Amino acid sequence: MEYDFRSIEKKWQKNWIENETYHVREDASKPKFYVLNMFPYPSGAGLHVGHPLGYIASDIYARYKRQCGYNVLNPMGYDAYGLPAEQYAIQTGQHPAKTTNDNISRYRSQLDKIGFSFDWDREVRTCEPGYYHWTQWAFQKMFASYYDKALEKACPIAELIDRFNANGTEGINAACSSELDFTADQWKSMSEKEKSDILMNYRIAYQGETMVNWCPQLGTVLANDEVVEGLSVRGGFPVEQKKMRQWCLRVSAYAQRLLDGLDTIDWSESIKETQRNWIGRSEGTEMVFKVKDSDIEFTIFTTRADTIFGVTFMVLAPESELVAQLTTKDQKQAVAEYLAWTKKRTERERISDRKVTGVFSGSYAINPLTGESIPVWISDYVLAGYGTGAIMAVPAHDSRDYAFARHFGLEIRPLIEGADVSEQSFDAKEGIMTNSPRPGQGRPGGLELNGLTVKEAIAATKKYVKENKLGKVKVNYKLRDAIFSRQRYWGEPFPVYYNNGIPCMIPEECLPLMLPDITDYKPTETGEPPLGHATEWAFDAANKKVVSKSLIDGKTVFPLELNTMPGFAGSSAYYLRYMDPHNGNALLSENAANYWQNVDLYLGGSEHATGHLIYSRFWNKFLFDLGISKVEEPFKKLINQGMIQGRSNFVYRDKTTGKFISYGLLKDYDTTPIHVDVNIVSADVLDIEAFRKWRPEYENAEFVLEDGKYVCGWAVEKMSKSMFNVVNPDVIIENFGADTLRLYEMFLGPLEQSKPWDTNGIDGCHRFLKKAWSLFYDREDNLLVDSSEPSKEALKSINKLIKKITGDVEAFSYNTAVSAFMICVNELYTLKCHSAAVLKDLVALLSPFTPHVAEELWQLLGCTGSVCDAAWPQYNEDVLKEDSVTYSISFNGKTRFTMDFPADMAQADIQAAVLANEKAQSYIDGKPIRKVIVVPKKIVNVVI
RNA sequence: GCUCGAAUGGUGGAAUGGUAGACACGAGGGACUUAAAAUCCCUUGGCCAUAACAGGCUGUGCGGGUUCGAGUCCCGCUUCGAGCACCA
Repeated sequence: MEYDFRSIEKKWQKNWIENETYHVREDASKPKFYVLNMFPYPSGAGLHVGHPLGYIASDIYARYKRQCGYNVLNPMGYDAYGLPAEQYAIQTGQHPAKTTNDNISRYRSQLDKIGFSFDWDREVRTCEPGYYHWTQWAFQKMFASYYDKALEKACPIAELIDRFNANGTEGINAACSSELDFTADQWKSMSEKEKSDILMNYRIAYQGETMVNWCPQLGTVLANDEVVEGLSVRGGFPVEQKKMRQWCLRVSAYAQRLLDGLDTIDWSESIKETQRNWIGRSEGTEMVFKVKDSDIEFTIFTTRADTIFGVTFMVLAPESELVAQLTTKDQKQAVAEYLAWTKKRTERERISDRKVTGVFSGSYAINPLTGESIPVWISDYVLAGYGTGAIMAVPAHDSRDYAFARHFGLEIRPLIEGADVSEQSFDAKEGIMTNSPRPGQGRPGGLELNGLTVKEAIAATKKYVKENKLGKVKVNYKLRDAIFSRQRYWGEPFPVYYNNGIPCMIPEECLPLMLPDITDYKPTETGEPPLGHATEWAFDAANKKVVSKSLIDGKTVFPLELNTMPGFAGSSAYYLRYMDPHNGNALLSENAANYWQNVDLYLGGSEHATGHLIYSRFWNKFLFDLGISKVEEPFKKLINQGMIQGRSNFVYRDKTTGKFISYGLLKDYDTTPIHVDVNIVSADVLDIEAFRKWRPEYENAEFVLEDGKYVCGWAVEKMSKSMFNVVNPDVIIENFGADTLRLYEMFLGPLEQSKPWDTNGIDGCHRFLKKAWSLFYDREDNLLVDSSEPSKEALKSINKLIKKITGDVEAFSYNTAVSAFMICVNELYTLKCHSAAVLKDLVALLSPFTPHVAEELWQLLGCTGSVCDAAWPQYNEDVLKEDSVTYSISFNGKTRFTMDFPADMAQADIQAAVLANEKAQSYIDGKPIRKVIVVPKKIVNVVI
């Protein structure tokens, strides 16, 4: 009987649905294991062969764990809110819900063909009210919380209000936007609006007037991770800095915990490093500088307190509030011109064109240690958003300060022995300090840095600054709060209404606040987000329901928020919802949370390192503080599967004749390469007829061939429609079957490595399955399986395989596992082994990789139940033991001859036997022996 | 500029410091077949050598080092990829 993958796969996929094979329930009698993939955004283009890579890898592991006796949770869902659906709606007027649903159906049918062990009963979609109910709920909880820095956790904002009522801000140590100072009486006398504003300063979800990344083309603000080099990640449009009132999440409050948590999880070093970079912790000193002839003082942040004696100027960020205060009359004109100029520059220009620019403010600051007057400059190389927006410049030991000093002719004063600063600054934090001015020359004694190393000098200066109250030790983070509102339609609505400008949460029992239908998805004429078009978009607080905007009276009926939440809102806690997806009363039950805990294995692309993977960790830590999530880190182990790149093919058109020139003849012609659809190219040879039919303009194409063929060029590029290199898994499955696809995707190379897709190699994997099949049936349809005792060789082969596959699956080395299968099946084939005992183990091992054919073969072997519940085979160490081992006898690094010894022979005996050997003696030639090295099971090395 | 990671045949890729190139693709040769497909067998890093069997030399980006022994460890480069980048 032929290996008929089409009917086998169809049969078992149906069987799995009917028997609910992959449904999973909490089961206290079994240990749990939670496998998760980053859920996909269902794009209109459908799946290409790159998408399932991670799903296959995790499915193999999930099935393996199940066979090892674990209760495995392996869910799947859709990240369904997003910009493409909305842009499509703007163009066509189609409701995003419709296109999203269509795309999901297409994804689902494609996924179903691959044979995953997903529990589809637990599917979630971020755009469904039953799901975003809990996204909105979490937002409300964040609104109702503040971060207590002393307790290092989120606490109810009501507790903060109680403390304000009792003692004002005294003793408050909370994460906030700006440090406030008021008494209990002051607090009590404030208006509702004032109180609301004050509390916004502390809430974890807060509304703030902040600099945001505004993208005019997209008509929305973007989070920092959605902007790269001043351009939007989606669309590549310019992004400018703009001050806007926006919802934000106080992610920065969790900076230290996000950093510390990295040491407790099993993620790749590179992702952890990326996150450490993004969090950007730096320990330094804040120092207060007085302004000469003035009462004004200002604070700077530095990590190089030791260089305080090398400060020759100060620099303010142009946006700093100090600029106006410190600009003198004489400099007013120049400063105003400079500010106007910097304001015009976009972030992108600033980054790409690093001209040294700046202007003198006219004021001088006083060095707190030496009393020296230092000019204060203004320059856009200092960022308003980091530290205090003001720096002390030490041109000798900071390259940016150096460039500035050189440009404006300011003094450069080296402080480290042997540092040559004639060409460039000496930035390294090493060396011995020198050049400290002597006490008495305008400065008090107490701080002596000469002779200390840089590290010692930093510590000494910090101590001195602290003791003399010149400033304080401070930790700064680059991590910014996440901007949480988007001016879009297709996202979660905020469960917020406005009572006289005060944002209020709609009552919890009114959740979810459903996204209203609209017909126009563009912003309104007055610049409001698309939700401004909604008519039923007001909240009746008395009757607790959503009503028409026309009823707004400002007393009981209020306008609702028009912004929606960003993409990461719905994707930040979806792994928790999978644990209990149908729960209408809570995000998840205590029971489910306690059983499933967190994700044991998470697979996804590394492109989410500074987005989803930070937000999710933040979100989970917040829910952990609330007691909802039971573990502080959401994803115990993370594997980043590599991208599957496309392998594009090209044809080459002669620039003058318009003929298409075969690849090997290119050097004789002047040609333009043109992408050609890879589906009409086979092994780089073009199907000329198909090419002529491909596009009308090629109907009469003429070719210059080599050996009668047209050979195409190729290149590895991103897999995308525009490159005509997209390979659809449906086509592969139709031709070779899902099991072959699964095997081949794993065989392509190491999981974490990016690699190009090349359909040509798939034959090998398909042949392997046919060969495995032929162990069960011959060509005349006779079932070959017998109950004979397996031969010693066959036993050894299968035991070797069990050991190898177990190790490889644990290590996610699937490509070598597939190779091992091929070797074993070849051996069994050569040995003509049809013993049911051996084949049973083979099928059980194959099951995670090729579940359909494994089920079929399992049945042929007369086994009952699904193979996915077959116990994972254990290998027998005794079978693997060799009787004798062949050693290479080697002198002076060269192998001379071989000898066989019993496997359990002691090393010393082997040495003695080798030395007693005549042949060996002849090599040594009676010379004294320096060393005899026995490498276990391999080599005896004799050194003379 | 800083921080990681990588470099092995025509291709994808294997190798706990121990016979480099497993496995697969591609290529070449052969068997079966009227023929093709399918299947099976052999060869396949390079160079030299032989009637043939043997055999020899060389070889993991480059240059050094440690070691009886290095693709693997150490030092110094080159190239490519990823992340961060006026973060004081």
